[in-house]
Amino acid sequence: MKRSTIAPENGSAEGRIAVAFEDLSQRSTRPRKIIAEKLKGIARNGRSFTADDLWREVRKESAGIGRATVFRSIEQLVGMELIARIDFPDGKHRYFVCGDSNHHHHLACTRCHRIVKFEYCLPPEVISAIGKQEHFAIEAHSLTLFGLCEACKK
Amino acid sequence: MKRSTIAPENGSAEGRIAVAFEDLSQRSTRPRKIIAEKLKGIARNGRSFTADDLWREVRKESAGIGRATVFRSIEQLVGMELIARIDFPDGKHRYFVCGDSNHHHHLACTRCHRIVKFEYCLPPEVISAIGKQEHFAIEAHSLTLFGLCEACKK
DNA sequence: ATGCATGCAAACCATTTGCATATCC
DNA sequence: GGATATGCAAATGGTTTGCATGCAT
Repeated sequence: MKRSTIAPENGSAEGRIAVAFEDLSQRSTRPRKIIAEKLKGIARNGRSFTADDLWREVRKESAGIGRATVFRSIEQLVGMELIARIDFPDGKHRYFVCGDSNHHHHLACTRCHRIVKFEYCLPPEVISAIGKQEHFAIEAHSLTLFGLCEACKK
Repeated sequence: MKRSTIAPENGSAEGRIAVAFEDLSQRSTRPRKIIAEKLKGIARNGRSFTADDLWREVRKESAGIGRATVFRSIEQLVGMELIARIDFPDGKHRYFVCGDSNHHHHLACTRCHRIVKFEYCLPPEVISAIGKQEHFAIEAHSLTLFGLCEACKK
């Protein structure tokens, strides 16, 4: 397990992406570098994206990169919680680059798919109380608010 | 828009399914009756199901019923909030018959897919505060807890 | 040299759609 | 009879897989 020698830019999305890619694998390949680069760009402007969006972006840089590679990278980064998968009420889903690793949830615009984070979470006592009541060992939870962003409210 | 003349069994899932089907359409067809019947059974034992599960169940009763019909019914019932769609962390999703129409959320076992409801919800002030802070008009939210149910904890 | 990562294309799976037909009211 | 719902099969969209090859270490 390698560790970055370059100091991560104190929790910024860009720093975390770089570190994530270094940590997730022993090989720094061209496709991964391009994917990381594109994700940094996406993170910078805060948009959410589909796997296909990212594939198209990456293809602009290097036409030969396969869809599978993009899917495999997304899967790994979601596993590392660097990217969040947001399930929309219409059954579709999109991805979002989370800038930092603090626990948080998301607010999503159902029209333009803009996503923003928020720090609020259920009180831990509440979560454990619900688990206890139903005899579940709770290990994760998801909380997402949906609505219209400022621009989409018109 | 028709209304049931039979009193719904005070909010029970079975009563609601009957009423729902009457309300959602002007025609009481054989496929719909069978689907409603199967959903009542599913509701009774509280299991969650996939569209394909339901299709197979329905087929046992009448082999000629098409997949599309089942999908169309599920879609309508989800729209009426009689059935909830639960998105699991692994990207799969399943459906669950909600017995009553009170606002609620779900607790889902990631192993056996058992789903139970719970009444807790975020305080409305919290929701509106988050919306205000990000200038979103919030119109919906989803909250699901995941874990292992009593049986699956072993 | 070794083996992980990649590209490609085919396979897959769940869902949707178009349309002719069957059916309810 | 007339509109609506259905069944079928084909089309779709998104994602995964198998495998030969490439390339980083």
